[in-house]
Amino acid sequence: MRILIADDHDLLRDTLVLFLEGEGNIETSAVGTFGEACKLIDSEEKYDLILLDYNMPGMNGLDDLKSALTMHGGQRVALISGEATRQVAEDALEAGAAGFVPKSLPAKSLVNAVKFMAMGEQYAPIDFMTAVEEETNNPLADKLTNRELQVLKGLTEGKSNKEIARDLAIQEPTVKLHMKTLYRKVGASNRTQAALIAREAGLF
Amino acid sequence: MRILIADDHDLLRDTLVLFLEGEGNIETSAVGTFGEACKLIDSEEKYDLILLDYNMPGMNGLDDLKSALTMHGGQRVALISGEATRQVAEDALEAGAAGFVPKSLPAKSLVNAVKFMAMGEQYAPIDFMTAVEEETNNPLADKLTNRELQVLKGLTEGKSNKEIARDLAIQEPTVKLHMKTLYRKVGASNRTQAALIAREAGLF
DNA sequence: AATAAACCTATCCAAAAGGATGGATAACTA
DNA sequence: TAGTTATCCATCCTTTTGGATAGGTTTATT
Repeated sequence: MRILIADDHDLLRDTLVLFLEGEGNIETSAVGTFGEACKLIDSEEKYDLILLDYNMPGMNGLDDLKSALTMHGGQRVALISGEATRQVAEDALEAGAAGFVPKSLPAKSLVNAVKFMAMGEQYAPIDFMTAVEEETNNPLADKLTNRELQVLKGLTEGKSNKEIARDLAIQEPTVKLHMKTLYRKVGASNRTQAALIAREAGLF
Repeated sequence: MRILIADDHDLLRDTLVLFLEGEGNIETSAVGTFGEACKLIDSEEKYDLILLDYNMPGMNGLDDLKSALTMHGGQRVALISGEATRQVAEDALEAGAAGFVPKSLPAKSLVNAVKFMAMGEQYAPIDFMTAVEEETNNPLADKLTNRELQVLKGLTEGKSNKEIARDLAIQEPTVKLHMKTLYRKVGASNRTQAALIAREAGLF
């Protein structure tokens, strides 16, 4: 089983090589830049797995991943990264990557994952992938006052101004005033748009 | 490495046992009901992995999975299933399962996944987990006529009746008529509710 | 040929929404 | 203290919605 590791982080590279070689039956090559990786891919026979660091000299995001995937007759390529977001991971898998491995994994798991991928399977850490997108403290919510948020909430529940006024124990004209100002703030020109924008932004 | 397989499907059980034993260094036990599995778990020492069929005699959904997880000092348990939905898979992983394996996997991948999990890792098939919830051919969409759908689409874009009429090259009163009937059909009492319901249903 | 349905249009009305102004209070800040 | 901001209320007006009622055409089905 032949594995190519491309990562500029010496420590990670060395420990991976050490662990994998120790398993027996695994042959590893390691380089520190994307360019070197390309050279090896082109000159050597097909690897069982190529591990690319997402943040390394000469590595240019997902484009280079995609080019590596088609290199020299098609390769199995996985991303490894310390900081990449879930979106990057999803895009990589979507693009046909063999997997995505965060560097935060315990060494043992990392090695297991690499072996798993080298056997032809696709890997991604469950918890990483199913993690709910962090509550981005919507920029929208910040622009609105408390009262406007309450009014907007009523709106996203399909209520009329009259109902909202009753629920908040204020007069209807006041609700209309809040509506007008919050339309401006969120960039809507009517209540339906405002409701959709609020939902879109993940509010309520 | 000791693995317990609980599945009422003889074919699957036998092939899994055959493949895994063939790997060497793996000891497998196989039973056909949840009850038998429990007996073995209680009487034998801890398994490296227990594979439970989600649909088997005596197996009662996720509850039994959870009880198996705590049995005899805590066990590593994975679900295997032919029909389970993604929701079930997510719930299982959430509950602490070692993984989820659909029976649709190729035999080789299935064996790889089982070994991977037995090594202490968590597994779930990427494509299964990230698959967009199937376009449920919304019951909503079926109830509406073409024109009503077009009107509803305009609505979910925040347009006014006048704009929708212009876009569809019909008169405004006609749009209002469609609105009224589609409100009834989707169970809305005003346009904002209708728009939110449509979005909620995944239309457009 | 008769029926049903999906479509379209028109008119009328009441309610709701959208917007503009003017004014008021409390709380916080420069 | 003066200014700002968030909150509230009222009045007036126009436009938009929601709804009812009464037609019409076309197309597919029975």
